[in-house]
Amino acid sequence: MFRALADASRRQLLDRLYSQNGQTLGALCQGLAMTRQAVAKHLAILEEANLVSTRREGREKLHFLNPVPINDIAERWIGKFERPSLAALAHLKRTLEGEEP
Amino acid sequence: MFRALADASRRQLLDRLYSQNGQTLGALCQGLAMTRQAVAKHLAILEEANLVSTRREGREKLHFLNPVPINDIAERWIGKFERPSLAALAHLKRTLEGEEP
DNA sequence: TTGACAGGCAACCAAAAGGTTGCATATTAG
DNA sequence: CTAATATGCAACCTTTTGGTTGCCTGTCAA
Repeated sequence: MFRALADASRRQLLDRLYSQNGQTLGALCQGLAMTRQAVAKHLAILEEANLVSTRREGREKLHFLNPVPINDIAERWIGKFERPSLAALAHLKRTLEGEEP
Repeated sequence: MFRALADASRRQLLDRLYSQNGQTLGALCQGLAMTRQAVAKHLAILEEANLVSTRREGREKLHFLNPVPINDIAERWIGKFERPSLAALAHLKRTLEGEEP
């Protein structure tokens, strides 16, 4: 999932889906400097990471953003590192400046 | 920064620094199935992503976890996608099941 | 039914990522 | 001073990744 978020093109696709959910592959390709196939690959990766869900509608495939995994990340990572953030920051500052000079 | 978090070895290093901050390169290598140089590369990437700060102490280099960028991610991404999460989930469910069957 | 339109599949390619080996450099303990 | 320790630097290798081209399949409209 971090891997899926690691690429700028994929984050851009998520942004697009955020601004308008349920777009087709073709629609998501508009204005991108990439072939349709490249976009399809990215969407496949996002789908595999469970960040995007799809639904077939006739000959089109609609793509929907799935915010749940990002929420999970929030729980597991942000909570972990964010909580001691302020205290850690102060400590880090002192440490970098040299605690025992 | 997403790229830095994308690799499991690097997340493991962050975990190690979380459990004990200010470790040396050598200490961080202990028990890892990787050469020292590989670990050093990972740490360099983490440092470049501003996730880890370092301080030279004689011939050792101490590594400190920096929670600030993760906090930023929380602000920019989680906030964005988490907020509509519950509503979106309900909507997504309906959508996937077919809104107009 | 015959195109045009939306998407899927597969082979191929260049570049980046993860990792290794080998050697150099700086510090500190004896 | 010398040897062991802790890290840095660089070349090299292999796999993964992001992307392309080319062709095939399914679906809708005229």
